[in-house]
Amino acid sequence: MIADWTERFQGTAALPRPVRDRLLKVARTIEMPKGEQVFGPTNIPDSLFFLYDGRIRVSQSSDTGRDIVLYRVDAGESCVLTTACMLAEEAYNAEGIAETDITAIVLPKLAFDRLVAEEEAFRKFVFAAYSRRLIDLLRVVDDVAFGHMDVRLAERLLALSGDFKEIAATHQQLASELGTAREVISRILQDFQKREMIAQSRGRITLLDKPALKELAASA
Amino acid sequence: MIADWTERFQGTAALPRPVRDRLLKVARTIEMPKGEQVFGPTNIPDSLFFLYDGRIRVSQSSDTGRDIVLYRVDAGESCVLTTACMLAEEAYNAEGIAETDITAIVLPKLAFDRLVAEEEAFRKFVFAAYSRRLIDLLRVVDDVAFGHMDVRLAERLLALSGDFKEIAATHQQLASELGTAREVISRILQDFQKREMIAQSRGRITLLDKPALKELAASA
DNA sequence: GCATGTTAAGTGACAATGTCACTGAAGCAG
DNA sequence: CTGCTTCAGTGACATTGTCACTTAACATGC
Repeated sequence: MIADWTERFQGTAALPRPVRDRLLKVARTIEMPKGEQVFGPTNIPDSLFFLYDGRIRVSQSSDTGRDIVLYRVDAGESCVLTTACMLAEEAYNAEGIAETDITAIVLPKLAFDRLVAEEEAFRKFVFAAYSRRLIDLLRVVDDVAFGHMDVRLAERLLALSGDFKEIAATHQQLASELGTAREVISRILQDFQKREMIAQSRGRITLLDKPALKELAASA
Repeated sequence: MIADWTERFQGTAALPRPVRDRLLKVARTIEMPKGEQVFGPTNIPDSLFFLYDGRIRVSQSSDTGRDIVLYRVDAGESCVLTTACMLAEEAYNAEGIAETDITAIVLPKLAFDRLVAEEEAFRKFVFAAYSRRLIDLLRVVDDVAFGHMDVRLAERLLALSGDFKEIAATHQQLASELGTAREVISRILQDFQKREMIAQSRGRITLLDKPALKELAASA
């Protein structure tokens, strides 16, 4: 059923069949329900994660109760932050939450070391994963340090809506995406509503004018 | 003269002698004067950098003219951002500036690949470098998203002063460290001055009361 | 139905930070 | 000494963050 899982790992660098076969021999899979903490400051895994199915939200929390989403790990991607923390042995306060039910491949550290040593394709995959996250974080820094909240919110609304017009999210959840306070989101959404770009009801937002939102988001 | 350069690369994972010897065979060194751009959006190197001597400041710029320092590369460290960008082929707008005259080891990509494949110690070194930068960036995100400017400034003043009491820096330079505007720095420094924690003159700041600054910085 | 509790959202006041358009001050070069 | 140039100070205002609330929407049990 999961015999072809490595075929999913092609996002940044595809893994050829022989490498996949080797992976299958040493890996085992785990499943976690939606909402579960995959890793966190008090829950540092000693193995490496490769996400087969589902999505993980990686976020950072402040001690004043605010959150910010750093990036999301999608099916076919690796979660290098755990790797990083294993290696660096430094404190960090990011956590990964299963945003859906997830299935992950767990690779013990020793097996990981061997694969990295012996399989060029695997090595490339891992380096690409690291690189991608570094660049994701650069983007977050840029947004937080220099971006305007209305623009960032418009971007996020569009991203969350996908091809649909409706989003099921509370103001608090949106605030936690962007690392700001609920009141700030409320204010901006009211402004969007006044300008007839969205409609709101409890826990739900309808994007009435995506082009206008896109124009706003483009003025980053 | 530089035959022992690899001995410097021990910050996160030491390189044993045989690995160092191999490195020396394939690497060449370059020097750059203080102020030079080591890499940037329009200046993506096709080799890997290991800093032998000096210091590089890696910062990100906004299109509105503000800057923020992401981290510094010290002697003995690798600059993985260039690696990341080579691999990810994504746009980014970070740049590295030589903060002092620098001497760097340049490793062609092919030689890098071979070393990573064949030398476990080198691999560990590279992974540790990646991990360290990821964690550095987590810290930056945390600071920018949740930190207070007076606390961040106090931290930076202490870090920049080292064991001395004097700092040679303009308000603009400090603003560019922290990703804020000069006026904000001026305001906060005036406050510090009023509280007799510092004294100021054109382009120079004297830390009069380091304990008080440390206490402020600790309330992060 | 209705009462009640819980969570989501709105509000106003204020503090902190960012932006703008300036003014004044310090050092430098002639 | 006289102008440049860079650095720092200032006040007004916009945006964002924080606090202490109020009001509204839904859920549950009766």
